[in-house]
Amino acid sequence: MKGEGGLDKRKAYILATVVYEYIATAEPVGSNTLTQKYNLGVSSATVRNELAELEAGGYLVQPHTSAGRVPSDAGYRTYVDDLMQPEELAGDDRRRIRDELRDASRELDEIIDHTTRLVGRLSKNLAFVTKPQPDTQVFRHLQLIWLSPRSGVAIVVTSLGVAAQSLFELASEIHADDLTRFSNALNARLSNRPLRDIGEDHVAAAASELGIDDELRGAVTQALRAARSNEGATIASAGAQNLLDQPEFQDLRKLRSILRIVEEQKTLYDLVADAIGTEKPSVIIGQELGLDELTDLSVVTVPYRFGEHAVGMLSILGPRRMPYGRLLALASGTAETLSERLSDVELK
Amino acid sequence: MKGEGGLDKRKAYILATVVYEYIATAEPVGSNTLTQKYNLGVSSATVRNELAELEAGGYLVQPHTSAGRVPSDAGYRTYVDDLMQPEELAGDDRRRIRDELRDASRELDEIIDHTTRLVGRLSKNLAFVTKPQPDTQVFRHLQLIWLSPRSGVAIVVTSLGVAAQSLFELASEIHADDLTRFSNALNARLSNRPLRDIGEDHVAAAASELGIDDELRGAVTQALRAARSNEGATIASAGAQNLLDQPEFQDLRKLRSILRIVEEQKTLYDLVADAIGTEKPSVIIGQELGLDELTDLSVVTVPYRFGEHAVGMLSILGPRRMPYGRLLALASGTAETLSERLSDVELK
DNA sequence: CCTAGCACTCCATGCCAAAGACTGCCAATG
DNA sequence: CATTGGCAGTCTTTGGCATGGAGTGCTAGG
Repeated sequence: MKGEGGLDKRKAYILATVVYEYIATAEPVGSNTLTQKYNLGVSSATVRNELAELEAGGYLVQPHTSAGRVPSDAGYRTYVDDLMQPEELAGDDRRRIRDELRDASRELDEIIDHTTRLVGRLSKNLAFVTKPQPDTQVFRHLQLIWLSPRSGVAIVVTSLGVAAQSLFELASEIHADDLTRFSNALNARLSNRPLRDIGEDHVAAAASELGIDDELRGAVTQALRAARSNEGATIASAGAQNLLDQPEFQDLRKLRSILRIVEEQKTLYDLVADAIGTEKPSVIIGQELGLDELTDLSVVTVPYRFGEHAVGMLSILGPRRMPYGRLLALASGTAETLSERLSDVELK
Repeated sequence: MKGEGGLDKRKAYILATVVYEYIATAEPVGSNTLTQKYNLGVSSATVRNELAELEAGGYLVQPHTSAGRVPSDAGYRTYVDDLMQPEELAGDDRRRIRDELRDASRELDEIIDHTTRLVGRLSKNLAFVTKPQPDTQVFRHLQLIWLSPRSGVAIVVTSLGVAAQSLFELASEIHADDLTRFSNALNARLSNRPLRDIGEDHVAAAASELGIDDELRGAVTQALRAARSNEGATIASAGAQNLLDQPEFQDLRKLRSILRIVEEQKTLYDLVADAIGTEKPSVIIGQELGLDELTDLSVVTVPYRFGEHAVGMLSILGPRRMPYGRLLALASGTAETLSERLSDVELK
């Protein structure tokens, strides 16, 4: 008898077939379906025995006595990790993605947005993309703009465009001249450093050198902090309506909580937050997501890069019964194209 | 016999009651319900006669023979225009809105976003808010930033913050000095003008005066055009999941197309685009929206102001059976608070 | 003009029987 | 000893049907 871990060849094939068939039909699959549609070389009775053992091993579950089998989380996991054959993105899909992204504007937000919509459409599921982590970006320019004797705006530009704008109002009067000198000093000092390496000490050093008062120094520190912060870490999402087509969402309560999660963004972000910075695609299945509302769902998530760093994740959320191979290929292909596109628009 | 237009007092009261009751219960309302729950002073038989006449007049419809009456578009229209008594926003709702908005950040997008979520939550419907029309804003500052010998960024700041950033790459070499001179000249010339009044001729005049080459002049024109353009006219939306609670959306196909419309944004924007700039709240009911997918829905939309101008609309989309009075009060109250908040964060 | 009463229509509900889809088990088989 | 055909048993799904209830329109009488 083989242990839990090592499925013999036939069991593995049967498990793969059950998962495959269930993904395709959304119906519990029984021994007859299997023997008829797939060439197993054994009778349905034999398959029944195997199915019973797969169920005992935790790979399959039965919704009720007289129904076929459905994969469990463990079943999907084994399928994704060991049984599934990797797919490639079709050549013309790849071309289409490239074409669509080329037409998108040169602005970061719009590129991300466009990509997300595209993936939502092609995947027929919910796509979401985290915006590039600000603190991995490279500082390019700080601009202090004089607006009135007591107020101004600080604008921080990174290699991906304007990262933060921050209005400041001071008690003391501002000299336009100070703004220019301070800006110039900071630009000379900080240019091309990663935002995450820029500390208050740099600002303080420049300020004391030039005799800049504390208030203005504080305003600049504040602006840099805002630019660096992953706080407002937002995502773009698209394709929520696709989920409605899935038979598993006839239940409106489930649907409602999913929509809420999508709208909130934060929960969605947290799902993949751990993975940001990693280089490998990953799949999170059902309960592994750690949320009651999402037990019927899975997420495929792949990193995209800006320059050398993996800076964000492109993800697809769909029913646990999603076509993992196809979606992994789609996500990876798109992430690659997105990465290329981002280096196109880099401010160099 | 009174004509179509002029309902006698009793008919008007009965119509109002039917609409009111239907809004509250979502069930077709019959003559018995009316006589029992509301003090009409006549018997149900009389009410039946009146109901039949209201139906003949087009104000009510009957889903089927043995059901009660439901308002038609015309019925709702009459209710909203003539019969409904205007409501006021409760004092503590008003205070709560003010408090919540005060805590929101000082950045335009976040304020709009926050407001939208708040209205979504309080209205228990879908809220959407158009961003302020760029061309009504006032030019404050143009900043040309030198990045490399052949590239730079143009940033346009208006009274509501950064309106556009636009990367430019030129064939000829850029002198940092030219950028500064050109920026200064344009700022002196354009400051405090509404964006919509700024034409290419201003840029051309400044350029020729300073001997700025055509390429750079083009880049700046481009940046100003981007800032002024209402193209990317986007909206914020929140509360889509609330619609699921409404009994009229058990039908998933309807729901799907509504979600798609919400995600696309453009259709939603177009619904209220005509109204932008007007000063009055308005209500659009069912078929008046002009979209098959939205026949069961209505929109309440009210303007908000920035300074002197109405610059955007705050809207609530919900079932045609929505509590118009309450939502109008909520929308108006919030729009007012939003307007105040915007002048707080104006760059003066 | 109003009202009580009544016949009628249509929908919603619950129930039951029949059909269908699987399974698990058993005894027979190569 | 793994495999198989057969079969009884279990559970869900479906359709039909009768019942009850809600509401109407109409009529005749106040």
